[in-house]
Amino acid sequence: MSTIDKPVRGSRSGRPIMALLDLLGRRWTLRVVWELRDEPLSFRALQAACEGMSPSVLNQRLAELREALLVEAGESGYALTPRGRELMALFEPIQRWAEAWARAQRAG
Amino acid sequence: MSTIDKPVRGSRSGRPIMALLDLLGRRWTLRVVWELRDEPLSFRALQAACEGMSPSVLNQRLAELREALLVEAGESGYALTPRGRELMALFEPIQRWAEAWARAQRAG
DNA sequence: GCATATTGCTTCTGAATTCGTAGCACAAGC
DNA sequence: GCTTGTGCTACGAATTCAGAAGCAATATGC
Repeated sequence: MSTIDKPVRGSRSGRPIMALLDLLGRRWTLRVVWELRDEPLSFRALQAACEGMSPSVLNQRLAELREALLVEAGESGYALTPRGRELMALFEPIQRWAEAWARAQRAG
Repeated sequence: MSTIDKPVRGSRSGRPIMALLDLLGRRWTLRVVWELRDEPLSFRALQAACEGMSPSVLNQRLAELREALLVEAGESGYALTPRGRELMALFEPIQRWAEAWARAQRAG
């Protein structure tokens, strides 16, 4: 049976952001996309980059991300699609924000 | 026992973005923050906005988000902190991106 | 040919997380 | 008193994830 047999949660609200938040709001999904931001990675390299994420979940996430047209499988492994790269570019400000956020957290 | 008894996954990598991705990469977390973007919401209003999300998980997420200094509880319910509002502001481009993404998905 | 290694991926079992319902304690209104 | 609404908790069931093992396919060396 397919791992993708139901529509993305919230997709029927008609608000694309809901579908996106739901897709990215699954364990490891954001991390997987993040690790692919610079270069394509093989299945096992991706698994190692995610510090031992189990292959079953990785395979499931890759299937979801390919269906979402954010990741594609090519000769050199898995890579972001142009659309996926667009999305990651939008995360750069968030990365910078996270630095300041971490400092505030340590300050308590 | 506390619902928050272990450090955020990936936090020991020293890269704040990992801790953030891990925090937001839990079911409903991004959605909860999103629903609070405009106005404070009461516990039950928030639960309704998330289409019947179970109160146990909502309570857990609120605890995590409060610990992360992104959400605070006040007179008028739960609201984003200034820091949380900063983060949501960074999501506006992502929302616009999601519109185009949804169109591409429907096109197959 | 044959062994070895590496790859993508599957399968399995037990643990962790999440769900959904019910319900508690409290406050306000009547 | 009784009802209504609130934030929140308890608990069993369902889902998801983790971790280890292993399989088929391909490549490499001898």
